[in-house]
Amino acid sequence: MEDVARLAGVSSATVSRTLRGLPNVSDETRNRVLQAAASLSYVVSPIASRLASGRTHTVGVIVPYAARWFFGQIVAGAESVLREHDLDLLLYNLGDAAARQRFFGQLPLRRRVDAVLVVAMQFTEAEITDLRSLGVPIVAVGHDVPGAGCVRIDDLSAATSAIQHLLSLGHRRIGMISTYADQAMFLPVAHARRRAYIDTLTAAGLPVCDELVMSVPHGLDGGEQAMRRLLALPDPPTAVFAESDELAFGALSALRRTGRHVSVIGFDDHELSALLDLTTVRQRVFEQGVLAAGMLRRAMTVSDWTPEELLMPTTLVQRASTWPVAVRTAGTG
Amino acid sequence: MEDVARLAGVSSATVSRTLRGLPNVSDETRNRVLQAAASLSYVVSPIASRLASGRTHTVGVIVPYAARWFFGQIVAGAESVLREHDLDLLLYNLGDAAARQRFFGQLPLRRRVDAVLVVAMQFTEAEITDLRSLGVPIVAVGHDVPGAGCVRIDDLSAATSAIQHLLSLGHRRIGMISTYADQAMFLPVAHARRRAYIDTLTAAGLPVCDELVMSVPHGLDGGEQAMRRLLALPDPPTAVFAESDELAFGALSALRRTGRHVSVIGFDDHELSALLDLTTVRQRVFEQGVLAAGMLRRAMTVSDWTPEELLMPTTLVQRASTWPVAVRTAGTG
DNA sequence: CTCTCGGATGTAAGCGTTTACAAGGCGGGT
DNA sequence: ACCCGCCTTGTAAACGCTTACATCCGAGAG
Repeated sequence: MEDVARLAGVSSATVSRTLRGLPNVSDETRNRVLQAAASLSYVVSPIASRLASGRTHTVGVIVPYAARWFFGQIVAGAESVLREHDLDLLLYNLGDAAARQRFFGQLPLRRRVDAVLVVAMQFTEAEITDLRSLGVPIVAVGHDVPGAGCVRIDDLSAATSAIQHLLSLGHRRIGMISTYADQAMFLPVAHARRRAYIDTLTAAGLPVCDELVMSVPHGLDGGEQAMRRLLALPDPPTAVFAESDELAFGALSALRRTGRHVSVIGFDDHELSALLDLTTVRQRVFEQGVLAAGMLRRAMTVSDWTPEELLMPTTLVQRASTWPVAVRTAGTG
Repeated sequence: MEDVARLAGVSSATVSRTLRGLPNVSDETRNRVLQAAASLSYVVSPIASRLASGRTHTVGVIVPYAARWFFGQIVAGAESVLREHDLDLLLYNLGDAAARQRFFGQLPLRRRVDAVLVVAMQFTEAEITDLRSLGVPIVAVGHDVPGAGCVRIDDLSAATSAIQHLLSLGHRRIGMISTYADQAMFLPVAHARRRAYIDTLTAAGLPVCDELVMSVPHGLDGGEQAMRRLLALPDPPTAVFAESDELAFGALSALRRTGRHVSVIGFDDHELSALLDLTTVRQRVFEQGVLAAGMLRRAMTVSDWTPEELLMPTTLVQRASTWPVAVRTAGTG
């Protein structure tokens, strides 16, 4: 930077001001500096700049399962807008209890980020306190975190619409495939969707049978397993609501391999759902990442930012994996 | 840090040495410092540390399409080992030409990373020169970059084994679904796999018909489109080799919707391939990310590191999407 | 013509570490 | 006893920026 200043015949302070686009530099000086910088192919050292300014220019992103489709989409969405504004994205994958414990034990985000994005993770009170102690704005995607901004869908009503779709097709014995409620890893969305299942059935005057609710690990295998167990029941369901499309895929696979017919509705509208003709509840995942990053940016720039809440719409996408109860049950029952 | 030093009754230099685990600190002093640090819940500022040491503790990761399964796996694999060693991962998604141009225009990695990981991207000479000018070690995943380390499979022989599988089933009219060879975005693997297709057919004494090679954009839609066009040929192929499983999924979808029967073999063993009963060539993608990160670490620590090359094995996974030529062609032909 | 005020620029003190170098203490070899 | 060398610790100078503050200059107001 000294070199640039010398070449342009100004002080390093002016170079700094110019390069950051501050307004109080005369046009003539600005041009001289920019030329000098270009001819030396100089770029500011982000590290030094961060140390001096106290801004890290970095946002921490905390996800439970980085490799899953949903989280990949969110991260990609957030990355696209953060990158555009020259903000770094620091990814923390807290998949297992060990990683989580380490994370909250040493809180590696301290002095490292200007904001935090948490994606669909349920935290304990203590963990939230820890996060708050970072002293930076927090935005959550997928669920609410007290005191944080939030971009999400209305899980309750979206899941309700899924169940109602099945009800409207005449189904009365409806199963659910849900993720295993591991205390440490418990995803808030799982809770909301199960809640919707129970409440909607109850509201429709139907009994909620425990044996129809399968709790399995997330993923294709989990879905397959769950559906097999449902099929093995003395009185199997005629329709099943899966907490996510990936679980539904597994369920479809079980159906195909066993030759049985059960309506299946998923949740998310995974990129492969159209391929498998899965009826599902669509949410725009990538876009939620984009919006969350935008909110983070606002939180970092506006001095008196207060948590915002953004509710994204969902739509029921009807495909061939659900049908009126009479059609096939007659054939298979 | 001053505070810790004062509390422990030592100088800040000693605190620094202790906290970084340098050997030349007496046990007694070490304990005193650690206690002081803990009681003040002090953590070093990574930024200041980076400025002073000149090490960024960061690796840049460059991918063409962050949201795709393959790249997600690589990144997740790399992240897991980098995180373990407290290295930050800076992701650059160079999906479109604009992003790419901007990237090489300003080279935002300058003074920012200690190493670079590039994933399955074809660079021009000029771009490679630019990357080299960063002065840090480079490791490539998925293909070779001159002067860089490399973790990959043998694309040529893996793809050859796919074609040979089809040949061994008696297929003689074999199509290929390949990604569109956009100059700016050209993936090196696409080239190798097409090469294998051509060479293997030729070696088997079969003609290579241009109309049997479909070039489409990557993804489900591309695969579907390609298969539809192949089916529309006067003399359609009895088997098709898809450059990736995602393309194969699209192809399967086209077959299902049209009710036609063509053997399909994919490449990668995507997590959903088992579900769709897709025969494919399996490579361990996540693991390649892990190994590449390991290599990067070595490159950053060892002073006289020279590029290593790691070749990963692949296996043909036979499922229900390929069958002997006689079986179904008789029925549909 | 002087006073004031605002905009452009320079000066220099940080920002919080690391690290080269110096200094001090202590044991062992002679 | 003395010197040498090793090990531990302290001192202070970077690292490469940002920014509060001071300075200077010119224009418009009175």
